[in-house]
Amino acid sequence: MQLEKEIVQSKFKNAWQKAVVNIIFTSSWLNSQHSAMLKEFGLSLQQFNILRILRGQHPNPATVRLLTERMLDKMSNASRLVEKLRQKGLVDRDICPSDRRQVHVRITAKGLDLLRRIDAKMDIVEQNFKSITESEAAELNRILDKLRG
Amino acid sequence: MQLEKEIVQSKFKNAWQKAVVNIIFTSSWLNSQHSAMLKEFGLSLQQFNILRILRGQHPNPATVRLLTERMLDKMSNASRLVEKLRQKGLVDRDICPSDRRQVHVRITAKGLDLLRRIDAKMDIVEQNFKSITESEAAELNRILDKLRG
DNA sequence: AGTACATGTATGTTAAAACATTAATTGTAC
DNA sequence: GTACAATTAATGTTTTAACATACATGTACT
Repeated sequence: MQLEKEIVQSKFKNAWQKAVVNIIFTSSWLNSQHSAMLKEFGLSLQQFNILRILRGQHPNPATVRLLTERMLDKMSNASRLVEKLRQKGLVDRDICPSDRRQVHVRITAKGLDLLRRIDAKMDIVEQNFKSITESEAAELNRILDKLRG
Repeated sequence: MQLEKEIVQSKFKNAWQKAVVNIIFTSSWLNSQHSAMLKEFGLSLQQFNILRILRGQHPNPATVRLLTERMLDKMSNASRLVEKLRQKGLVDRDICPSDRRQVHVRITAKGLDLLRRIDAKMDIVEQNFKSITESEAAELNRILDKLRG
């Protein structure tokens, strides 16, 4: 997949501009691979992210606020996503007794089990990314971190 | 903006996994900066992309098919986006006489003028990305291209 | 206690994306 | 020339995002 051929304009003004388009394009490429895999399990990427955050907290609960903060895409839809997951039996929701504004969300055994099955497939998808070496991946991380300042 | 603090899980399994999340996160960060800037001009990111493609073709027209192929996000909404732009007077639409299935889309003088004004602001936004050097940008491009194979 | 203000979550509305289907036109085989 | 496949756009439907607002609860202060 050659960037210049696929995209927008035939020439970039400079390396920075190309990098911007390259990052966006690559992100879209990664997203579509992950989304396609998750679709087999009936999850959207964002639902999957929430489940992973909850697994990270397990056995402690997370509040909706915590979920919102940790989502990649800033958004106000965590409530609705949690409700979707609850309908599938993948999370539990309880009003926090000590602060009745908060809602405690926990991943269920069924949710944990689903994540385990997804992990296996995820490893396969991530093999695709090993066309770069570990030190290239590390360099990529360093540059991206620096880019964001 | 430190990735580990902001995102998902406190630890990554390896450099590749971190790179995947890093790319998606950075892309979202870039998108939001561009979108915010374009909002001042009443354009979405995708509408802007279409205008840029049309400017690249100008004074020749592009078909809807060409636009769809060149969009970063694969999608079937090019027709609707073109209609939105047409309502704003930024593009013209004509049925191609030699093949009446095709639609020829051209950027108008008003569209070109808008793009020129956006270019100036875009340069300012892109100053933000110069926290990495030109050779780092080039290295980033090399690694991303290699990643996608 | 009472008021003002902040916080956490849910909901309503609008806009956009994803996906499938339809409709019109053209090309091809016979 | 007719039947049928292929191409190109547009449209319908469902899902998801973005943004604003409402509502309940909690906190601070008098």
